[in-house]
Formats: sequence, structure tokens, C-alpha cells
Amino acid sequence: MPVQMHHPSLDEVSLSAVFAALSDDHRRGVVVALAVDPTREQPCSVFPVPGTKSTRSYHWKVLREAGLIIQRNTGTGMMLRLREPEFEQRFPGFLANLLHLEGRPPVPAESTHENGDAPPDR
Amino acid sequence: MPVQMHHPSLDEVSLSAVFAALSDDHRRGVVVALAVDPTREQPCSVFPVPGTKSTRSYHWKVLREAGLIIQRNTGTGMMLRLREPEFEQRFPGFLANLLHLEGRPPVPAESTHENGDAPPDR
DNA sequence: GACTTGGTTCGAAAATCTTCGTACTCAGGT
DNA sequence: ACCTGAGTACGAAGATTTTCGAACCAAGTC
Repeated sequence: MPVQMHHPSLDEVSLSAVFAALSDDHRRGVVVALAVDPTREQPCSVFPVPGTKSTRSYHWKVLREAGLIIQRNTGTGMMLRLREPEFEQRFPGFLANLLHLEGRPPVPAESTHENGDAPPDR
Repeated sequence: MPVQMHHPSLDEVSLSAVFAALSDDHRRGVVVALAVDPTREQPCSVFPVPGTKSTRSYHWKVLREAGLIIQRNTGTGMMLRLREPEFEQRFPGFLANLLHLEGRPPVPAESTHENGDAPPDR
């Protein structure tokens, strides 16, 4: 009955669990989408993971138990966000490399508003 | 009956296959051991992958089909070596990051000491 | 030649991962 | 209070991965 679900401590997650979680295209897509803007929390309904509610819920669980995401229950919906900076501290460079491999440039900085073209400046 | 086995082209291997191959501790151990000294070829008998011959052979196949290793038959034994620099070109930075995560510093450079002092094999 | 050594491949069995339906919970609206 | 929408947990069925044994192959050795 936990209204708040369990997130494992980062040092009890193994690299094997991380690789296994990311070996699925849909799950990896979620992580990449989140990692593009690591501080931004998004409703899980926006992610194109196919299947029924329980199937989708299963995938969030796999990602959660791999230490990759944090799930927050808002009562009216579930929010997902990347588990940063904990994950970076435990597995340094991993997410940056993943983003690079997927050809997705990380968001330049902490502009949390949709600023079409933000001149990176400096 | 191919005495020489098939290695897929690097651009038909998916990131999913790579992650899946590395989600196993033993397989990842092989890749890390090879990546420490990427040009060095080693007999597959040196790797501590448990199981029968066919089980071990299965794991080489998974790594081979993920584009991670090259298998060369010497008639009297099987040699494994990292699939460099092809893999690096296809998935830049991946192996370096893996080595870093496993706390294994890569061999500095051209010191491919094909002998040096004997590794503790016995 | 016969025999051993070190390996692959092909099933089939075992184990694990994935999907789904059902039951349940929580918060909001009526 | 009842209902609805969004989600988790638990089985069980289905799909995939992993392991093993048996058959086979190639190169050395006797």
C-alpha cells in the first residue's frame, strides 16, 4: 500500500541492472528523453511506451530499480524524472555518453522554460 | 561448418544488443579485460566464465554478435580480441566509459608489452 | 591410421523477462 | 456519498535467454 514507492539506494544498484534496463528500446528512449533536460520532471503519460497500464508500470519499475529515474505520485498522475545527480556520482559519465551515442545534445544549461533558441552565450 | 565464424558488420549491431550483451557480469568481465589492452589478443581459455564448453561458446557468440569481440580460430584454440577501432567508431566513448566505471585504467598507449613480465598464469 | 584436445552447433530443459487481466488504491469531481 | 481517471501489485500465460548434453569438426600427437 505504499503511496510512495521504494527507490533503492544508488550503491545497491549494479551496473548489470543498468545495462539490462537500457537494453530495451522503449526504456532507453524514456531515459534519453529525460536526460536531455535532467532537472525537468515529466508526466509518464507523455512517453510512447506501448502496452497496457500494467505493462507501462512494469517498465517504470525496471527503470526505478536500476536507479535511473525517480517516480513521484501527484495523486492525479505519475511524474518521472531522471535520478540526478546521484546517478552521475555513482556512474560518472554514463548518461552523457548515452546521450552522445543517441545523437541527442544535452540541454545547454538550466533554462527550464521553452526558449526556442537560447544563445549559449559566454 | 564455417571454420571461420561470422562477424556482423558494425552498423547492423544495435545499441540494445550491446547493452544486453554487457548486462551479464561474466561477459562484461571479458570485455573489460580485453579493453584494458585493446590490441592484445588472448586465448578464450583465460577468461573465468563458468559453465560447460557450450555455455562458454554461447557467451562468445553473444559478444561477437554485439560487435564487441573478434574470434579467431587458431586450430589449436580460440583467440579473442576487442573489436577495435571499429567499435569505437560506431559507439564513440563507450568502451572508455565502461573501463572508467569498472575502475580499470586503460593501458596508457603504445606499451603493448607482448611479454614484459609474465602475467600470473599457471 | 587412431586418439586426444579445444572448440562449434543443434536441440531440449530450465530460468528469467515481458505482457496482460484483474483487483486494488488514491485523489478529484459531481 | 458515489463515480471516474490514473496508476500499482499480483498472478498466470507467453516469449526470450541461459544452460547443458550430444554430435560433430579441425589440428596435433602417438
